[in-house]
Amino acid sequence: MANKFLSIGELSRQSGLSAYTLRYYESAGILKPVGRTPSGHRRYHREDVIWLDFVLRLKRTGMPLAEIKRYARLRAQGEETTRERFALLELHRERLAAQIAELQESADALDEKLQTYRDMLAAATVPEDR
Amino acid sequence: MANKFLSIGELSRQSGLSAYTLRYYESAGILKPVGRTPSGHRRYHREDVIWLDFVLRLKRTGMPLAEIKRYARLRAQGEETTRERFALLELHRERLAAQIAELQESADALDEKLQTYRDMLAAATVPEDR
DNA sequence: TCTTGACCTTGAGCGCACTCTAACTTTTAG
DNA sequence: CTAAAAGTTAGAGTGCGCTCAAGGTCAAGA
Repeated sequence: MANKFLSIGELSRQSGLSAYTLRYYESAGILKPVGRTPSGHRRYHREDVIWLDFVLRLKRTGMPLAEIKRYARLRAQGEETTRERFALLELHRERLAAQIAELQESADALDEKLQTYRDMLAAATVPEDR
Repeated sequence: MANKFLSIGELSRQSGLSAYTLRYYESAGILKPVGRTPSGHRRYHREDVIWLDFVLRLKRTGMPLAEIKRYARLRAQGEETTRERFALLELHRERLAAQIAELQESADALDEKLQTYRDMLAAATVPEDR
């Protein structure tokens, strides 16, 4: 138990991504070339899983794969890119704030519209008085 | 001034959508067949603009065109679909709330990560003590 | 040993939401 | 009157992010 490695099928189940997608991410440079068994089967290590979780977090916030890939490339280059990665994430954080604000505004507008629907329905379901 | 109609170019400028996209929305059933001049040029009326604004609001909140189209179809069918449209919007409102909550959670996680970057950079830029 | 299922690679295909091309007509400014 | 800008259509092309098909290899249980 608490296996050291995960096969692609296991990681697929754990992450919710298809095995296709995991291979695609690797080929796209988002996951670095992962360890292999002697026969060529992928073995994902704890660090790979942690990195994937972070990637999925960025994805959930709408960062395009191309930009995630850029971050991954910087990360692979090591410490001297720390400042650049920081700047990239900071920019994304700002976009995220803007996105949240816009969604909130739309949610408010939607609430108003829903209220007019409620009023309409209330009027329609009581066509006679009492 | 305060023209009664808009040409496709004018609406394009006003809405930020390309004329291509406006025609595409019409062909996709999102904008109902719009008025034409005798020679076939489109003329958008005030109601068309108002509806487009609402469509764009739904779009900004991540509603796929197929679902917007469903709403448009119901709307075209008239009053007896009011309840269904209301339900559709209410469901979307809930998804929107979930989306906002998830983004907020990711924003918080990102803030933590940014803080560790700040700590790292602070440590790295003062390698000697003073 | 056989079979079943998980895995491998390469490359094609797909769904969404546009975006553009080509060939043509209409409108507008000078 | 004419040139250029803006409009029309049908249909092809694009970019993103997967998703799958084909044709194999490998591992584990009956």
